[in-house]
Amino acid sequence: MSVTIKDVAKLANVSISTVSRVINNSKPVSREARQRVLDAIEELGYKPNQVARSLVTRRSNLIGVIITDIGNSYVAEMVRGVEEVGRMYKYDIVLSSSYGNPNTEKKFAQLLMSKQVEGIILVSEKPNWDVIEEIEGYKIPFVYLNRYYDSLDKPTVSIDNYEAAFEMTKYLLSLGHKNILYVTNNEDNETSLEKFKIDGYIKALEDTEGVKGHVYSSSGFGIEDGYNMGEEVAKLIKENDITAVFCCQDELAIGFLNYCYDNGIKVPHDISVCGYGDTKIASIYRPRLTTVKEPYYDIGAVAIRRIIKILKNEEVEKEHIYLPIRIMERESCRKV
Amino acid sequence: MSVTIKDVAKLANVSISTVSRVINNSKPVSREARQRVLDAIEELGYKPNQVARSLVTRRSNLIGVIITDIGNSYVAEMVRGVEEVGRMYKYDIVLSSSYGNPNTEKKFAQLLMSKQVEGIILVSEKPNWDVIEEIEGYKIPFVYLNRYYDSLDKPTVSIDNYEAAFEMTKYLLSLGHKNILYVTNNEDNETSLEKFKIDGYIKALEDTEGVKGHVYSSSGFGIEDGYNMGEEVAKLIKENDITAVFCCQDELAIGFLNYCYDNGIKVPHDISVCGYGDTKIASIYRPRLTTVKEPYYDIGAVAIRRIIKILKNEEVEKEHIYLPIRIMERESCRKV
DNA sequence: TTGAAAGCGCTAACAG
DNA sequence: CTGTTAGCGCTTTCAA
Repeated sequence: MSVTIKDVAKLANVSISTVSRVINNSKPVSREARQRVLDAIEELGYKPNQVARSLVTRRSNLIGVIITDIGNSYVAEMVRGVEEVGRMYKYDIVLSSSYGNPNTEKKFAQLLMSKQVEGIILVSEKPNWDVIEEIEGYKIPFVYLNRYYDSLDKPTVSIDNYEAAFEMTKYLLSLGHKNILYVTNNEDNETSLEKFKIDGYIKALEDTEGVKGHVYSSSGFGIEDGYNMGEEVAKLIKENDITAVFCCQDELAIGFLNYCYDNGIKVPHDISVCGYGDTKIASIYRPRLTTVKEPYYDIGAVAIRRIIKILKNEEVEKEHIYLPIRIMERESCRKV
Repeated sequence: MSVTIKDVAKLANVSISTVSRVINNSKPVSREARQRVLDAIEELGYKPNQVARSLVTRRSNLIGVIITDIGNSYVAEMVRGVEEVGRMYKYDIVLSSSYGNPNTEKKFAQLLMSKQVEGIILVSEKPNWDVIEEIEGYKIPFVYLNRYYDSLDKPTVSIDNYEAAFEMTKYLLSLGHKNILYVTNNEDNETSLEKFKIDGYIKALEDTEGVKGHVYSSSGFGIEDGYNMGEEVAKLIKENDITAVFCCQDELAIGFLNYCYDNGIKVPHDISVCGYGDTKIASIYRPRLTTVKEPYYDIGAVAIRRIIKILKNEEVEKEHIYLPIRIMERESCRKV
């Protein structure tokens, strides 16, 4: 069996309370007693049992993170941010992948709760108020992250999507494009962030003379969807003299780039393409994808920072934290 | 405060033992008592405190996973496998990213131990016997995963690298290539898996008449390294009539593909390129990368399965488990 | 400055 | 079939 506080106490010839005091630095202990305890700890290789400690302090030093799928690079990036700053404050991360299933999300929330996690971060891809309500009922700090849908009044951290789409459109305009196609996703859900992005896109167009906008709805946000829409989009491009395609997510853009490659359409020579997100592949693929950087790492980092602040009773900023974006100018878009 | 077993007992008018029995199904309980308990649990929304439970059962249902960086897609894929099968057996995963630092690895191992994890999976990119020894000292089930270096006699799961390189070379040969360049990494470390891969490559060449082998050492395994070696490799290709480049990792291949793109070298028209790993990007990039599939998901899955088997005292197979590979024939290699 | 003792929430003998 | 009780390893009053 492993060595406990009792063993240390015995060896150091003090009571277990004294041992506890030195390992927690919670109360004054005489120099010599402390030294004896320290020596005993060293000698026995004693490591406090965090489980026992958690039981009495009611602090598990665990933060639960429910994600859709660590295989998505943006999710991996968020988790990186979460883990790295969690670590700085001595919090460990318990990962649960829901693969988008709302029931699974809920089950995990309960599971995490029974593990006494001190806070929960939910990275979701569909709005699922049922789960959110469940978690809010726990009365522990909670941050909701969703790249596609509005978090409404829930604590979250994101970018200003209106501004992002606005800026990207402006950039395209600055390149000389006059006919820009925006590719959105035709989800009928009212809370889709596409609403804001389309507004930003339109606003940018309105600000400029002699340009025209076109909106196309793909049937999803993934690489597959981007590929599958290729034929129709290519047709649209021809019919309307479109010179730039602004995809609402990098994945869509990459899929479309693949379609172009497979069909002999040269990017950016024949058509400029840009994305949204700056997922890892955007800067690896050739041509490198021009896109707007949504700082996923920072989003994760700020999310957990907020949770920790609440746990430490520090002042927290407003519920919705906006992070700055950046236009990543690369080779998939050219001047016309 | 949250509801405890006592509250349930009181409401159901039974002792806490009875409640414990019904939630654990550990001993017979009369139908009516069970029902009363169930009702009480339902009414109070009782969830057993896993921390308390862990303290007495000494089972945390936690498995610690130390990784280098979840941002590497092959790592993410392994973690997926680990998490998904862990979940099937009701184990949660505690993630720790070392970013390759051996001291961090060791610190995390200790941390995980104090959290009473029941097993540890270490995904490493350098051989670090110090950490391995530390973990082995814990006497809990342990699996060591390393994509680049030999695990020697440590419990691990991998592919047969000799065979994989052999098969890929055979495939290239079958395409008609007679001058194949193998790109390895010049680590001087004796335990590099490159040793086996180069052997497999050479063996395949030896089996065939009139073909020639060339080996080039890059300065790393990453995309950057693949890019940076581009110029030298391009020169080698010219000088030796090389028609195919076999890179020891996908990342290297992708980097080289990028170099080719940026320098007007057409793949596979001018040169065939293949990789090793089948990381996510291999099938997304254009041209899609011909490569050997190292089943990362399965590796993770089998690794944790082994740990769980040990935990359940089930029979476990030998220490080193080999998983089958597959040649992924795609467009980056052509017939000559 | 120190030790004794209570108790965190739960499981597992043990006795009935 | 059920209740009582003794811990699991630790923190934290409370007295001394």
